[in-house]
Amino acid sequence: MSVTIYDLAREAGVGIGTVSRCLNNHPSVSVETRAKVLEVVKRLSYQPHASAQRLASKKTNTISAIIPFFTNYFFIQVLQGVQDKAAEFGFDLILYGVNNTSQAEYYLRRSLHRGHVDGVMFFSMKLPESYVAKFQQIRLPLVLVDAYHPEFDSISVKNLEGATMATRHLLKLGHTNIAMINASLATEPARDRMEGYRIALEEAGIPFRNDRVFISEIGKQDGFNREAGRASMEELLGKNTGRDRVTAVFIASDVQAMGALEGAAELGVRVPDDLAIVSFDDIELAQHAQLTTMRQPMYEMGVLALEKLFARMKNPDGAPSLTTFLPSLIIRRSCGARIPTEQLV
Amino acid sequence: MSVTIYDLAREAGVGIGTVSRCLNNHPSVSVETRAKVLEVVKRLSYQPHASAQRLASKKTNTISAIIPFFTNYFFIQVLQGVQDKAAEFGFDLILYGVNNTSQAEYYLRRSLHRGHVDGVMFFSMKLPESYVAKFQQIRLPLVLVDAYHPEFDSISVKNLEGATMATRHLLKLGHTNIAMINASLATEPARDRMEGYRIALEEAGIPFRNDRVFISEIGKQDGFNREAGRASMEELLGKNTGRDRVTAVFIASDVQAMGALEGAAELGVRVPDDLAIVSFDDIELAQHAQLTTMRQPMYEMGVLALEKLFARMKNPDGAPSLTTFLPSLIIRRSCGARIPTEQLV
DNA sequence: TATATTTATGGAAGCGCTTCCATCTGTTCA
DNA sequence: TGAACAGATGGAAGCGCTTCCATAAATATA
Repeated sequence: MSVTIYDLAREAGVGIGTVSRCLNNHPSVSVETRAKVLEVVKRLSYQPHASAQRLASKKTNTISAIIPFFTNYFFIQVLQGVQDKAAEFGFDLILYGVNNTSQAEYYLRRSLHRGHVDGVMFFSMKLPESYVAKFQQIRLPLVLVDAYHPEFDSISVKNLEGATMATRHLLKLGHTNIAMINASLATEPARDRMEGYRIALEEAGIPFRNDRVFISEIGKQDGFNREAGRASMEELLGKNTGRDRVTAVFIASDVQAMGALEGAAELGVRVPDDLAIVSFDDIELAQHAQLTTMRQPMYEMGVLALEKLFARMKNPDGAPSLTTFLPSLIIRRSCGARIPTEQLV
Repeated sequence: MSVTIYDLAREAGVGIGTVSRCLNNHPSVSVETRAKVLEVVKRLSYQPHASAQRLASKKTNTISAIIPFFTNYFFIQVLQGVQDKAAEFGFDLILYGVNNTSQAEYYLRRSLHRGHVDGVMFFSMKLPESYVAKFQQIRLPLVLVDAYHPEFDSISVKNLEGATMATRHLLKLGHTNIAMINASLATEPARDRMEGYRIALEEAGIPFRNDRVFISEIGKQDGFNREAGRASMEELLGKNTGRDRVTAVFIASDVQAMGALEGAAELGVRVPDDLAIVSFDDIELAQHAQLTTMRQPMYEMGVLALEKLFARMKNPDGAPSLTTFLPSLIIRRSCGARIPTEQLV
C-alpha cells in the first residue's frame, strides 16, 4: 500500500539500514548513495511512519500540556509561547484543556502511558500529591507553570512582590486609605497578594486593617471572577463614608476589577477620580478597560516552560529548578496617575 | 524494564493473545481468565505502550487542529468544544497554533505523515489548493471550520445572512442612513458581510451607496483589527455632515468596532446616541464594550467539527457535507435599542 | 607486501502491540 | 455414539521503523 523503507531500499538498490541512515542524516553514508536514496524518496513521495519511528526509537517527539480553559487569555498567551518553542524543536503539542481537577488527573494518568509523550506541562493548578511518585518513578519530565512543587521544575510569578509593587504605586500617588479586594484565601495567589499588600502598607507606616480587605467567594474560581469583584466593591462602597474613607483599592485580579468597575459605575463612583484602582494579571480586557495592573509575562513563561522541559529531557537528574517572574506595573488610567500619552497602551 | 504483555502473559499463565484480548474487551475470553489477567495487570501496574498499539492497530486516536492564534477568543471557545468532544471519544488533540499561512502549510504536511493523526481540522483559513489532492489521495479525513472547500466537510457561518440581520436591526430602529465599516474585500467574510448589508438596505428600498462603505486595510488581518476600525470611523466622521448624515454603522467585526468606538469617543461622538453600532462575532470584549453584535456559536462549531471528523472516519466515502450556522443577534447598548435589563449580558 | 584502520553498507533483531489461524475442549443434536 | 459446531486459547506473523553487528571495500601505516 504505502511506501516503506523496504520499497525505498529495493528501488535504490541499497539496504534498509542505509536508507534509514540517509533519512536520519547519519554521517557514515557516502554522498552518492545519499543522493540516490533521496531521489527515490522524492520520486515515491515517501512519508515516514510516525508510530513505527516512535516504537523503534523510543521517542515520541510529543509533549502534553494540561491547562485550565478558564485561564482564558493566559491560556492563549502562554500557549503561543509553548507552541512557538515546540515548533522550533520539532515537537508536537497535545493539548489537554480541562475545567476541573478530576479532568486534570485523568490527563495526568494518560500522559503517563508509556510511549505517549516525552514530557508534560501542568498549568495553574495544584499538582495532586499522588502523582509525584508516579512521575518520578517513570522519570517522565514534568514542568509546573504558574504553580509550584519542590520536586519538579517550576515557573511561577512573584505574587507577593507584585502586590507590593502595586500597593506602593498607590501609596506613591498619595493614597493612604487603601483597601484590597481579594479572592478566597484558600488559594496561594490570594494569600501572597494579600501579604504583599500588607508589606507595602507597613513599610509606609500604615497599619494593615482586616476590615479593609474585602473577600467574596461567590461564583467560580474561588472568587477570581467578575461577580465576586462586583460584590466586594459594593460592600466596600456601602460603608465608605467619613473622614478616613478609602480612596484607592488594590484588586487581586483583572477579572475582579472588571466587576468592581461595574459596581462602582452603578453607584456613581468615578474611577479614578473618586477611587483609584490597581489590579493584577493584565489580561486583554485590562487594556480596553484602561486598568492599571501588574503584568505577568505569559508568552515568556510559555517559552521558558518548554526550555525547562527540554533541559530536563537531556538531563533527567539534577535538582529541580524554580524560576519566578517579577510582574511589571502597567500604568493606565484606573490609578489616576498622569501618564505620557505614548505610554498608553 | 517496563511491563509488557509478555510479562503479563507469563505471570497470569496465559498466552499473549489472551492478554491482548482481555485488554481490548474482546468477547471470547472466559470470565475467570479475564479476572486473572486483570488482576495481574493491576498488580504489575501495567501501562500499554501507545506507539506499539498504534503501529499494530494502524490507528492513532489522535487528531490535529490547525488554528490561527489571532482568532483569540474564537480560538478558545471553539477549542473547548473540540476538546470536550475529543475527550468523549478518547482522542488526543494535537494543537498547531499558527500565525501565518506558511506555518499552516508546514503543519498540513506534518499531519499528512503516515501514522501521525487520524484526522485534521483546519480553521479560519483558506485551504491551499495543493493540499486538496494530497488529502484525498491518502484519504485522511479533513474538516474545515469557519472555512469552506467543496471537496471537504465544512462548517461555516452565514456571513451574508448575519449581515442582513444586523442591518435589518438598524433599519428597524428607524435608521435610514446606515454606513458600513468593512475589511479587505479580498477576504470572503468581508465580501459576504457587505453583500448582506446591501441586501437588507435594498429590501428596505434604500439604495446601496459605495461611498457609505469605509474600508481600511491598515494593520494585520486584512483590516480586521482595531486600528483599521478606528481609521475607518475617523474617515466616516470626517465627512459626516449635512442633512443625510449617517446615524448608524454596521461594522464587519467586533475588533474593528472596538477601534471605531475609540475613534468616535475621541471626536466626541456618542454611541449610541449620535451613532448606533452593530458589529459581528461576539468576542469576549463585545460584552464588556456593550456591543450589539452577531454571535457565532463557537463552542457548537467545535463540537460539530469533531462529529463530522468522526463521521468521516467511519465512512470515508460519501459526499462532503456543508453545515452553516446562522449567527444570532445579541442586543446590547451600542445599537441604542431599548432592552429589558435581564437581557443584558 | 602485509597489516591495521577507517568508511560504507547489508540486514537481522528488536521495539510492544494486534490479529489471524490452528488447535483444543466441551456442548448440542440427531 | 458420533458429527457438527461454538467457545477459549496459544502463539506466529506482521506493523515499519532504528540500531547494532558483521562484513566488505578503501585507505593508511609499517
